[in-house]
Amino acid sequence: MPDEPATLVAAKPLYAQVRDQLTRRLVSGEWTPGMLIPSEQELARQLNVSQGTVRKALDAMTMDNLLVRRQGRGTFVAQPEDPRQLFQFFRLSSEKQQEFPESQVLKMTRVSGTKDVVKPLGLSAGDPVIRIERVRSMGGAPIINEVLWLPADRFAGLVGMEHIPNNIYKLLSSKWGVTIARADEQLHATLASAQDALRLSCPQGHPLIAIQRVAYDLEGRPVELRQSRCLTDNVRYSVTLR
Amino acid sequence: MPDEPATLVAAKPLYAQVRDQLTRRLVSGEWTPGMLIPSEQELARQLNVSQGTVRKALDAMTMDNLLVRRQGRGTFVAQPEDPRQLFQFFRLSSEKQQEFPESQVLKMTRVSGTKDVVKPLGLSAGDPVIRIERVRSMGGAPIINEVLWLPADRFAGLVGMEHIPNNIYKLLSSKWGVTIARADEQLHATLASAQDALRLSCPQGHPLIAIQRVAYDLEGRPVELRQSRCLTDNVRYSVTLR
DNA sequence: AAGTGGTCTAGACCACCCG
DNA sequence: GGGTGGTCTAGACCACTTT
Repeated sequence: MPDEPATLVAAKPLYAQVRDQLTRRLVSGEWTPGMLIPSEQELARQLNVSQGTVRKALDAMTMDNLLVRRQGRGTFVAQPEDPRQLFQFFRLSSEKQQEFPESQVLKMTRVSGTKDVVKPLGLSAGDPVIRIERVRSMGGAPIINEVLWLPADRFAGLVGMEHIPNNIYKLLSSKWGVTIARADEQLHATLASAQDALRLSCPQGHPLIAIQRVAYDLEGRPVELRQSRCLTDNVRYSVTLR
Repeated sequence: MPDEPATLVAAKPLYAQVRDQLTRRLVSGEWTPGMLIPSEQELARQLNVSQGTVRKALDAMTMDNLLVRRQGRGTFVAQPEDPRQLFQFFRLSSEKQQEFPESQVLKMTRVSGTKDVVKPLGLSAGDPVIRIERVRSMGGAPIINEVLWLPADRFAGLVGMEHIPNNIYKLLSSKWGVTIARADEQLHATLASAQDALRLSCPQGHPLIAIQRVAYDLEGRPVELRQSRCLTDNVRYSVTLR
């Protein structure tokens, strides 16, 4: 790896090049969730850099929740179903416990993307998108009424799947090798519509939190647009600011 | 610094000891916001460790937003009024711009802490707390109706101050040397009460986001309990999940 | 015992900022 | 030119896990 800087200008630091190189192994599917990756020494040999440089790259990827390091065992690719990962993007929890919700898909269609949808996904007007409507429940009670959009071209075969699991991101990872690395959320308060009331078993006009999310993959490309409407009577949206 | 492990057991890594040592300089007020701190070499000499170990400690503190490093210049203590810091704990923004709100204090009293208040603050029932009610505005329009509690013993002289600035955390830093390092927030949807309606110039029953925050200092001790009720008609609560 | 990541050190060179 | 942080290397030892 240590040859001349690729462009003469820009020239990222070596450890950043190593990080990007290794991230590419994740994107390409060469490294899959749960897998033990080569040791620092081995990677240093492969890439012809020092162990310290590999370490710095691996540490950065560990901080991004892409890898998990275990002293004495080795470095592993993070798994979406790992409890540490599971609630990275699901922020609703009750006082007592952290529980991942069950989902019931109501509709799944392939549609032509409208401007509202296409823009945050970085697509062009009219590009095909997959639209999914679902209700999510915790402890048997419905709490989220949501619709989400995915670029259809990236997820061939999704429309028409008989069973959509509760954790969509795990599905995207296992079936298309797409890892969600980051999500931007914007919240505001709103009132339950007639549809909300029906699906969430609450009165029309009941206060809800509306969440708009855009989720990004490892390369920073938008992967999903999601609009959720959440009953927060028995549950809180929790975040830690640092 | 590198003598025997302090307790024979536990024995934190050296860089963590250095980090804690340097953090103590912040807590004690030896280092104040904006100040240039000694160079890595100098700190390494002072603490009798290698420069690499100091660097690791400084990097960790930089990641925690306690320090700011500038190549060629040196390492500085972070300032609460720095734009990078300002919006760390203020998550409401409009589409166009990030703007820090103006505040108008309505009431400030010293009271005996009730159980609800005392528990999150780690105090005992009846301990004295400072209770502040205020309304915060963006672009001239009121958007937040909030009440906050601080342990009275830590902030002697606060009650009775004629002017409370918009940024309370900056005040805590400059006057009492207390740095807010982390805040946990829990959100839910609610409806505007008669008081909310009055203070926020909105109809009673209007949807609001209610936020409960507990803020912690550098040593992880709770410093503030805050309950905000926010009009989100023209503004969004924004977070990035990683 | 062997292999892994975690810590610590020492030294080199680079990029940046300032007087 | 001298000082600072940023990068990169090489080697040592420790702590942990598995064989």
